[in-house]
Amino acid sequence: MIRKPTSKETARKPNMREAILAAAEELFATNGFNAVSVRDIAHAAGANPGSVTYHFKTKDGLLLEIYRRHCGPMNLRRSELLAAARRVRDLQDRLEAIVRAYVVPAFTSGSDLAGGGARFTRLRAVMSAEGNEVARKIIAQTFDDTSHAFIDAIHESLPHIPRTDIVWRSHFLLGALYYSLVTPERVSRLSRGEADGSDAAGAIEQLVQATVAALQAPALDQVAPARRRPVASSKT
Amino acid sequence: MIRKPTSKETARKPNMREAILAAAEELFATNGFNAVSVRDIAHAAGANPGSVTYHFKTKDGLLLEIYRRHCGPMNLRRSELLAAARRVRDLQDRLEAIVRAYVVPAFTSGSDLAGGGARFTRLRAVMSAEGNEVARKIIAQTFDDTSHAFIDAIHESLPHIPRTDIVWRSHFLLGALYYSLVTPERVSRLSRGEADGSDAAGAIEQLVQATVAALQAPALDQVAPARRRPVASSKT
DNA sequence: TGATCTTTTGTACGATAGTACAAATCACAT
DNA sequence: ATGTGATTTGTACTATCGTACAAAAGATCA
Repeated sequence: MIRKPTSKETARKPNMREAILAAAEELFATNGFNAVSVRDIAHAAGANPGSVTYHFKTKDGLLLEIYRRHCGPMNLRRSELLAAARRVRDLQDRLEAIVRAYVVPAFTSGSDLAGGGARFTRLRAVMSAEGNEVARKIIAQTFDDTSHAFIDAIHESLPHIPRTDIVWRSHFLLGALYYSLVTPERVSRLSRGEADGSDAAGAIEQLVQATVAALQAPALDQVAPARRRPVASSKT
Repeated sequence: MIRKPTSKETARKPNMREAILAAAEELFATNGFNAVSVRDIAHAAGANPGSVTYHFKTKDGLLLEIYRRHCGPMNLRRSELLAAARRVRDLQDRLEAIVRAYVVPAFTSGSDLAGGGARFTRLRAVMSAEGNEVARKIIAQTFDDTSHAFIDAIHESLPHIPRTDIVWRSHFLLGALYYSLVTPERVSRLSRGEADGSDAAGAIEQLVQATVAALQAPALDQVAPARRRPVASSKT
């Protein structure tokens, strides 16, 4: 009883389009936007360079479509998990649940294949580092709402911490998350094989625990405002 | 009594060479390696494209020279600060001093101009995200020793925390540090102007406090090993 | 001043980039 | 089977890339 798609529908044979998207995602996430040519993508997808133009018009259009494909599902999942986390009674547990609601979809937002979420998050990290214009616009539009929702939720769990501090610490969380996906092998190397940087579950746990502790740190201006040294010169 | 440089010395007129290095550093750090052309760099430095080839042979050579210029001074400064930090008696203060010894030179390693340290660290962040080969080699060679030294020092201050956890948390520190330099405007935006992401001193304090708290978090396997969930499917 | 070395300029070359477009091919409704 | 619209292919165009290299310009010292 599977409905046959009619010819009026855009994708009669979605395989190639999907293959191009997947290949582009992987290559962009690994090498950056400018280092990857349309020909590279086509070759990796087993397609003709012209097909990329046909499906996505331009290279920017291809990147745009990758974002469109992932942003919705990922933020939806984050919203669901955040709503559930807000209902946790115990404050400590709630904070952890909130952080987890932020982190887990970044690793596993399963809009498609296994590892798709991590791949897309890594892509976002790389685009962010490269200052990609297309990505910058989408991110500010799509993710700031989510970020504010999480910051608000965290603030509710930690009312004694100034919002500014929470913004900074959430920012650090995102940076740590990005970096874990960009260079997981560094963790394996520095731990001399004791830890596997590519293990998503392990990374998530480490990240959640570290972030919860960071968020719970005393407010900055209550710690030692006098300690702030002027940025030191190179002399000791 | 200033010694006149003889013609045997390589740099009779270092201005242009320095200008090219500075321009390349700025452009690479902002836009990534592949997005910036040699002509862009030459134009920004007010030089001729041929001059870049003359001084640095290749584009990779230019990047290499940027690293050579900064790595030494920065790691030297880190070593000095780390040695001083190790002498701090109070364990809590020592831990903070160690983290500060890692973070401060990344923002201010003053091998040259103001902000040079932050610019170079941002460059490293971007090269790391792009998976740049030249950078990868240098980083593994030059920075792993430093990283291990810091991990060891932290471990001495926190002997009850497994080394694996410390590696992860130090990794998060570097990721947060990188990200703070890559997109400082995000902090300003999310805090609605209450915080200035470009303020190095503020970023350092926030980063140090958050990291110290994260490092002091209970060891992972002592927390709730049973809590580890399998990476969830997309279904709620 | 003129010889010599360093640095800068200008130009050019081959490779590859993104994209356009016509022709060929495919899938399906009739 | 055949026509029709969707897709894929092949090719070509222009722009720009990194780099090479000869000539011009600048600096230094006998």
